Amino acid sequence: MLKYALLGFLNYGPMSGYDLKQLMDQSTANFWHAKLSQIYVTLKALEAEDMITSSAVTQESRPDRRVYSITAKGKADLSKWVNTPDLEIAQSKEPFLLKLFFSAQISKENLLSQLRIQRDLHQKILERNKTELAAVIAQTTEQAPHLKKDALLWEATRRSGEIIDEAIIRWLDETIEIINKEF
Amino acid sequence: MLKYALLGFLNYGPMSGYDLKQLMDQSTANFWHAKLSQIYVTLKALEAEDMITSSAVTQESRPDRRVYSITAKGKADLSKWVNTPDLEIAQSKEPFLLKLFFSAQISKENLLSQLRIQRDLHQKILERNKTELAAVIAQTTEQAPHLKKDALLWEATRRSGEIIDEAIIRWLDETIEIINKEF
DNA sequence: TGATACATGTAAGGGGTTACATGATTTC
DNA sequence: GAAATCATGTAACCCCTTACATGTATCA
Repeated sequence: MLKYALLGFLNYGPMSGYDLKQLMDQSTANFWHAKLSQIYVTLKALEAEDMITSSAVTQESRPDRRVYSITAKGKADLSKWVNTPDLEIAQSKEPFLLKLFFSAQISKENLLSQLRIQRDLHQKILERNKTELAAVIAQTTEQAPHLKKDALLWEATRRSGEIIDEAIIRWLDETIEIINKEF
Repeated sequence: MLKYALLGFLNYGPMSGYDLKQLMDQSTANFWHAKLSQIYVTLKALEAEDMITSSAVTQESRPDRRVYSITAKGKADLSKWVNTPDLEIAQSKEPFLLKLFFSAQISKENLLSQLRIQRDLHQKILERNKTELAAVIAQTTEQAPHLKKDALLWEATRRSGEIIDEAIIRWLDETIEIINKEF
């Protein structure tokens, strides 16, 4: 899938692995991420498959860059992927829920502390979502009116994060109350 | 982490890899899952680490079973894990959101169709959560009153899934309306 | 008669993380 | 003077998925 994230971004224009990492961290971080090392490996693989091409760009006072462009074959593959519906929900793994599931033997204080830590963490992510991330999307919409449909979808994915984090915070508040009374 | 899932279940009593798989599918599937092949490999590794011990059990008219028991070392490791707070949110990957993010070029009909498919899938998971999963937990609470704290936490993890899936369905409904009007 | 449940395992390959290596420039 | 930014890559390792192998009993 990282493959399609890279093709998706390169479909907007040529850029380097380093650029791709930064874009991802700014836009899709809440639902898709990758390490630089893995991005470089995947770019090599995509080039070997003729999905992208690259050229070295010499810079003064900065390290050289390798800039990648999507090919017709890459565009076709990307298009096929976005057009094909996902017919199953991807099973996810939530380490905190797993830990909570097996936490019956820990102290009430530790349990409540761990729930409050989760609440704070989700609160911070939610705040960043509603400020920084919303601003990035709003800015693109203003500066590039031809990306109107794109911005609509980017905003939908941002909203998804907002709604889900709000739900998680409500659940944590509810759970803290229940543990307080009944554990 | 699968390591701790296995230790966590074995802490309730000795059982086989096959049993562990079935328990996981019934209880933690929404936030933790594993293939049988991986469970068998991990059990071997845990035994090599002296976290668990095993004995072969011969059966008539069924294949032999290998039943695992948690050791004192395993219990100590499990306890350390549940007592240590997670100080960061595990970054998750959501293939559907990634696809949606890059879907600006597909047709409105395809887009709406994909959103409705997601809605149906989440609706089904939510229904199973509120019926089957809730029943499994309620049953344990009745039959094993000494697992009261455990059942409280199991119910909390189930509630988490319920609240989040409800939020996702609301988000999908909202998004379907926006796409209908503005895409 | 064919599928499903029971039951355990190995092997190949894919994707990901962590650590390491290099090196100039800019910022605190 | 130290840390962060820019920039690319390799190697080791870990976890996971998919496929394969084996064999009985039960159910539709």
